[in-house]
Amino acid sequence: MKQPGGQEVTDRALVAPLVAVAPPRPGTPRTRNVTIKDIAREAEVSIASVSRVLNNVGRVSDATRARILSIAERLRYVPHEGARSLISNRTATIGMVLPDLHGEFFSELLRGADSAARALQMHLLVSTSHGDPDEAAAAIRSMRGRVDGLLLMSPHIDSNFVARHLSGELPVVLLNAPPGAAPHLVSIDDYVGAVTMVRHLAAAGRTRIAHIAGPVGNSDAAERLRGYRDALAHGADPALVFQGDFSVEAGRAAALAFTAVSPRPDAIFAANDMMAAGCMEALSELGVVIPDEIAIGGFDDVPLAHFLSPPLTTMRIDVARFGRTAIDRLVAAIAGQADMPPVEKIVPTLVIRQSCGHASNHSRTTSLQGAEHHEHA
Amino acid sequence: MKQPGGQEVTDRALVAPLVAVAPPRPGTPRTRNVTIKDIAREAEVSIASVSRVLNNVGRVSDATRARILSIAERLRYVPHEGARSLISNRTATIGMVLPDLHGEFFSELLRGADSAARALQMHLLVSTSHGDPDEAAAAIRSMRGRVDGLLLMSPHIDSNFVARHLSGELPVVLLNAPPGAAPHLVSIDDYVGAVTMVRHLAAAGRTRIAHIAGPVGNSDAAERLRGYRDALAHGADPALVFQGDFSVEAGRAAALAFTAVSPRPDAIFAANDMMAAGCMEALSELGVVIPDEIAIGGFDDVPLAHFLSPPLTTMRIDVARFGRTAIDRLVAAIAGQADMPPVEKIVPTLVIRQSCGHASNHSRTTSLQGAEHHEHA
DNA sequence: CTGTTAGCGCCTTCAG
DNA sequence: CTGAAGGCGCTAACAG
Repeated sequence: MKQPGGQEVTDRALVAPLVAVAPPRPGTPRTRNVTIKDIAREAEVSIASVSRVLNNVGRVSDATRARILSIAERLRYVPHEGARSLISNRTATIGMVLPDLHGEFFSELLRGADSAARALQMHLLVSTSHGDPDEAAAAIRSMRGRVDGLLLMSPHIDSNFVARHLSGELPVVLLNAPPGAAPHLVSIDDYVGAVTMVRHLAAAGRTRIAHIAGPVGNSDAAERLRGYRDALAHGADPALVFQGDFSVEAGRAAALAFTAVSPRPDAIFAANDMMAAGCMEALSELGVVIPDEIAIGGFDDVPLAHFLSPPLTTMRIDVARFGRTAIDRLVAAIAGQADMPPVEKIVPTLVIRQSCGHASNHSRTTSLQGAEHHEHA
Repeated sequence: MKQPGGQEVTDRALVAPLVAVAPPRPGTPRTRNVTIKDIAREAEVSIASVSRVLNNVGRVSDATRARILSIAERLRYVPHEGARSLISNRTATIGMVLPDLHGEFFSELLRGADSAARALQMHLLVSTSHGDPDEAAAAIRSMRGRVDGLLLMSPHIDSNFVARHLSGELPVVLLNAPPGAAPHLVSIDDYVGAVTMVRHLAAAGRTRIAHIAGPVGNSDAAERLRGYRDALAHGADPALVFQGDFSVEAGRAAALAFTAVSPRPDAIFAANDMMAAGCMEALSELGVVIPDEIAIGGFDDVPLAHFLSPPLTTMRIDVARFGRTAIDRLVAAIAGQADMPPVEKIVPTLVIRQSCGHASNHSRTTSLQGAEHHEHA
């Protein structure tokens, strides 16, 4: 399936990257849609009256109003949003640029965003950057003029990036970006989540708590690491921090590394569940009993966590709420609302399962905020 | 965060549901954007020349072309897509209406669609119908005029729905819809997948193969059930089909039901992995040994499948390819290409793990098409 | 090679 | 209460 103009697109993108102009696409134009003109003719009124009725502005007699509405319905009239946005300068669309779409996290994020957008009668234009700043910039550029605001999540976003590519023209909400990167931020409270988990492990009597860190440069990973360090009463032992990358394999590698240090850690806090899963799998193969010898804590509460053996204690993130909150805030920003704190945080919740070997099933000191969540296997 | 005009939206939606008119949203209009007029004035040429340069059509002297490009860049010109679509009758946008966004499946589908769309310089407008035909209709309506074509997946789509809400104006590709519902269909080959799995179980020596079916009315579930029935040499025993709903709980319930029938089944083919997971969990609690006493087969190959104990043998769907194929086909349809078979099928692949207890690790009779996939635990 | 002109569909004064 | 007319930003003839 060859695309018309495909080659040309690429060329122009290389030649004039700052001017985001889509190529002319030959293609067959669709059958003409019904316009207010058609309705006006049918109803024997002027297009002005039709416009007034359809927008519920100005005074129109009930008789003509009813006639116009019924004709619009019969003709299945749909306003041309392009023409409308030409005059109103708004598109009723929100752009979402994500680093990727792989995995449960993004689908939940989209789900929350979609529900909020739908409630506001807004549309969602979705795109991915694959973690590449240039791609993110390209996506942002290609969305300018077709969205009223932008929801942006990208690992490489800082105030410099914002200044270069988002020169204040468009309201933007940044997701999980470093503080100060933009006037509107919504973030997962990774720091509090990590502290909560470490305190939970400590409360279970663990004293040598190790950490499998996420990838360098990832701000979530950095915050979780910071929380881990701060929560440790006696400071962190460098030998107990393994540099991972959020992958199952990294978790396996960490298991090997930690079982080699002496004295062994008696607990491992993995920066995400996938690493926790890999770690547990490898530990089991090594004959290490969980949680008796080593307790495991994860982060994210992916569906998998419940099914590991033993089921994984982890921090749950209400990702859908994350998405909803971001959209609500963005729409408020678009509306010009100014009285908002610069950053909104979504606090994770501790989900206690069996991988941490708590004797009691409740400990009131582990959670900083939010309720704990207990689950029956 | 109160939304301006929010209440009004609801009212109008109730009053005139068939006329999809977005409400006037007061809000602060953004700072006026730079137009080709601005560029024309600055470059001391006519707007026509600017348009020609920006669209790479017609002849323009290299000197003025360079001048115009540089000015456009300096002014950070972005074309107004609304105005453009007003005249060209195209939006460079594809609408995607999905039943939901929950779970790995949809995120992969979006990922594939996004990658194909991005390659074609098209945007993706995403919306959900929550499985409700009315919501799907509303989403379709609200997208008319802002998309060039529609990707539509909804459990309740048949030719009747298509006739009512998609009266041929807009190119549409239906995902996993019943045959004949529309001129363009892309589907998972659930039937072949189910047959493959059942034959695999039979090849492992199982003779009483049960099935946990998906929800009634779901076409994937129906096709998997049909494949199950057709693949059984001696016909299906009604006592060995449990009516599930794709949930973990349904799988648990099925386990209870099947352990009660006599003689017990020696294999269970679940219509999806989540039911297989629930089933295995419940069976383990009942002391049933998998796969020795009962073999389990799933469908979908969710990430979880690998981590169940024992790891689940299942049918893998290349969901991203599904999404890509759908986009490619839709774009071809938009371009007016006609020489296509009405339906394209994505064939699932058998992923052999430990839940089916194959003695040999390879059996060449189980797969109808496509390669088998073996995995080391 | 370049400029002028007429709309695309819609909203919004301004007159009746 | 209603209609006529101008223009939003852009493209596509058609003249020069």
